[in-house]
Amino acid sequence: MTDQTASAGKKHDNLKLPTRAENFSEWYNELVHRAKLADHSDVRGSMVIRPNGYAIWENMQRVLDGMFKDTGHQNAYFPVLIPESYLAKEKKHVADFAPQVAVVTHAGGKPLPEGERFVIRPTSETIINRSFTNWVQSYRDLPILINQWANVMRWEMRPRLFLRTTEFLWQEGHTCHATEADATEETLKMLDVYERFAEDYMAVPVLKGQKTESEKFPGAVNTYSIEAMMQDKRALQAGTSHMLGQNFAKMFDTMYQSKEGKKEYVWQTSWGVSTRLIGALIMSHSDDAGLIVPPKLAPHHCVIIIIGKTPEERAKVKEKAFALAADMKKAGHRVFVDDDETKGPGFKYAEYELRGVCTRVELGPKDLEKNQAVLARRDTREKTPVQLEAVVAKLGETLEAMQRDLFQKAKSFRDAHTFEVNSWDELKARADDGFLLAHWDGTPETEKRIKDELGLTTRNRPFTLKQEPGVCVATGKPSAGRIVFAKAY
RNA sequence: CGGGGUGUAGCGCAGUCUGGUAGCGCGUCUGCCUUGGGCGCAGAAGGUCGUCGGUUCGAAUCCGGCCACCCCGACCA
Repeated sequence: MTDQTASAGKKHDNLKLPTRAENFSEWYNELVHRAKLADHSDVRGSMVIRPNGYAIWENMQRVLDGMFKDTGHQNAYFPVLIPESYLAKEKKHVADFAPQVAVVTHAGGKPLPEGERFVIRPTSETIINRSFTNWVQSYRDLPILINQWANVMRWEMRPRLFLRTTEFLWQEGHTCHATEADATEETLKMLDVYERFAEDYMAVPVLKGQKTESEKFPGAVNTYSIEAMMQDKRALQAGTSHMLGQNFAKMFDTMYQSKEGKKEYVWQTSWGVSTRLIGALIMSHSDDAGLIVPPKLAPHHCVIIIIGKTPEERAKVKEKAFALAADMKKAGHRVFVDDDETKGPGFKYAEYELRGVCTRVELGPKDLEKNQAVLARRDTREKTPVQLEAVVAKLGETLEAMQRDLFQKAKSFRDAHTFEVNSWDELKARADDGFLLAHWDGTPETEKRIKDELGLTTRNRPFTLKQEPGVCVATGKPSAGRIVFAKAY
């Protein structure tokens, strides 16, 4: 007879998350579910984003949208269905996206003939260019600086919650310019915006740089990215910005008349970040107790937990708690009081740590006696007694410190796992160790060989990485400078 | 699409080898009790055992087909 009570006696074992060291993906999946961020849906690879997860996205949206407005962009909206024929106009674009688009084959109760079908947008360059063609007449109409908040769909082979889902939410910027220089400037400007957002808000350090030929966006002249390192030392592309040149303009006849009266194709850019950023956030900061979110993006800054044996005690504490919460709100913090009497404090501590609330104030009769509260900080899990009058100020300080420290910790981690490698053997030995700065002869063949044999891909050529000549670690041929290799999501 | 694995209660699983009344833990609900790190006690609800077929007096269990999902690769924000 098998032991049916194997789990008896270790009752709370199944409440604990798997640890990061044990199995990083399992830890990640469990965390996403248990922190109530997202669920799998019935459609393969699609996910349901729950309020706790969506609140993070809303905060991201708010900040990013402000940054886009500050750089002169306006929001607009374009259709979710794109005529198949649009997608087909840009050769590289359709070739690369065809395997992952969902196609509408029936509408109005009838099958659609081939050639009159629609695809569900995997990205909107084509349909937006159709509009741009109508909007642009003269050089006076330029630049056009548009952003769209939307959902897109890509039938990926291997979905992962937030990182790669069949349907995902994102913003896609699309711009038209009179000159190549203007378009390049825009591409790099928006890359800077992404860098700033990642580092200052997400507390995720990123490498800003240029993608290789083979890693470029289909249809782009140049692609740039920001690359982050997760806690398992794998790389995650957190945002991309593309200089599209005149490729789409030529396919859609997006032209303007110059001052000199000549017809010219516009120069374009596109750039985007998605709900993948939520995955990046989770995998950068969270620990074995659950989610950690930097204060600038956290749905909740503080939860006040009421402790007390008797109803009288609790009533007294509760009054103080709500007063404290009101003061915190006045100071601009997102705070709530948990006065649920059906659950014990221990349960609540564990629960809110799991869900990523930045700080916790424990308030009970013993504290009131001493005119204090206990402030617990999520990332370090330190508990500090604070005089009641000082709690609001201390909360503000703690949140600032947390924002700073999370970034520093992530940056130290990344730097500690970034290595210069100078030979094939070294590249191989360090394949799982993080970011590898290596010389590469610049050919797609060598790039592919490294990918096939070692599982390493080029991430980007960081602008900050000094380019000095050397020899390729794979072929011994000359190299213009080092590039970042890593295992990637 | 290649390689591996799993489908039994909301979740996690045992039972399958050796066929014989559907089980355990968590969660949920009710009542009492409890509150400084995932409380306690008592009771209750909840299942066409992924699906279709075969063998058998009898199938979660044996045989065959199908389907779905997960993990590891190739693709990708």
